[in-house]
Amino acid sequence: MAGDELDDEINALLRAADQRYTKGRRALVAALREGGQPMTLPQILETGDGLAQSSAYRNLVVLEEAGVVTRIVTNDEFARYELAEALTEHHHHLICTSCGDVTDFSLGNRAETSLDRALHRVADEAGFTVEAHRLDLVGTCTNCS
Amino acid sequence: MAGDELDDEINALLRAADQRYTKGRRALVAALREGGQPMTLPQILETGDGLAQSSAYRNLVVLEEAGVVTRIVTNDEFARYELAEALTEHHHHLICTSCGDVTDFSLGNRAETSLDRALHRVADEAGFTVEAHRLDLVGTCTNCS
DNA sequence: CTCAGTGCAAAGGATTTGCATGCCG
DNA sequence: CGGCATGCAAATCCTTTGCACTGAG
Repeated sequence: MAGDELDDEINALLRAADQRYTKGRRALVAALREGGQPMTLPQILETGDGLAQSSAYRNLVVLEEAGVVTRIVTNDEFARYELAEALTEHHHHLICTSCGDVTDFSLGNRAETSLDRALHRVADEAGFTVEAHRLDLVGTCTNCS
Repeated sequence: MAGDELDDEINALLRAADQRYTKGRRALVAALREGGQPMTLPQILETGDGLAQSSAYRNLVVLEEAGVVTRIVTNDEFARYELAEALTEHHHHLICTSCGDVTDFSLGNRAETSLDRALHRVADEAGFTVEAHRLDLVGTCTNCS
């Protein structure tokens, strides 16, 4: 998605949640966008976005509620944030147990589709209403092995 | 797995980690076993296992390091614990965004196998060493919908 | 006896919140 | 002007840790 389209889309999401697209929020989005992978709060602050820690946390909550960012919790000490799938593409995560790093990957279309079918079948049986599925690979990344 | 076999297996895992299978640890395992689903620490303590909170946490760390239990973190306030897959069966989680409850489910054998193949293909490409995969469905459970 | 396991109380640390101020609309 | 966003500092709360004690082998 191009930068402008992205901003428009985010603007729309925020408006729908009765929130503004402020400078601080733009800075957060920019950081996440440039990071290219799920980032912890310290990592975000390091980008020199100029926000106070508490403001960053507060804005991330707003952005998350508006559906702009997704919060990812692993066993690592910090939670990680990334742009929501609505703004990027459906993908999954490689979680390194050694360094804690999280990177994205996607399954082929075929595999993804058949997985989806299988999941919905199971969910229906359980009477569970599916909002999303989450698939992670846990292991050791290239740098750490 | 029958109770006795389970205990033997756990004993072996703990010995391998230079740990004993104490009364407190047995109580934790019993609670998790009877719970039948991933439990938070308060839920575990409520079973009246008689352990102090700190001892429960400490023992859960030991049990996790020995490969007896798995710690699951969701967006919920508490982490959850369940018996490790080595002692149960490979399975996945239904995570309710409303009440925070986590329950187990398994994919059919066919779907699981083909997923595994697809995942290893991707991991190989990325030079990632896979230890485990984690697949969760996020949504609303029967009670909450 | 020895030493791991325990309970209690206190510390840690990521995240949240209260409050006064500043800025956008 | 009015009200939301911000920064700072203090509070929260799950989880971990220090310490003295107890019990199993």
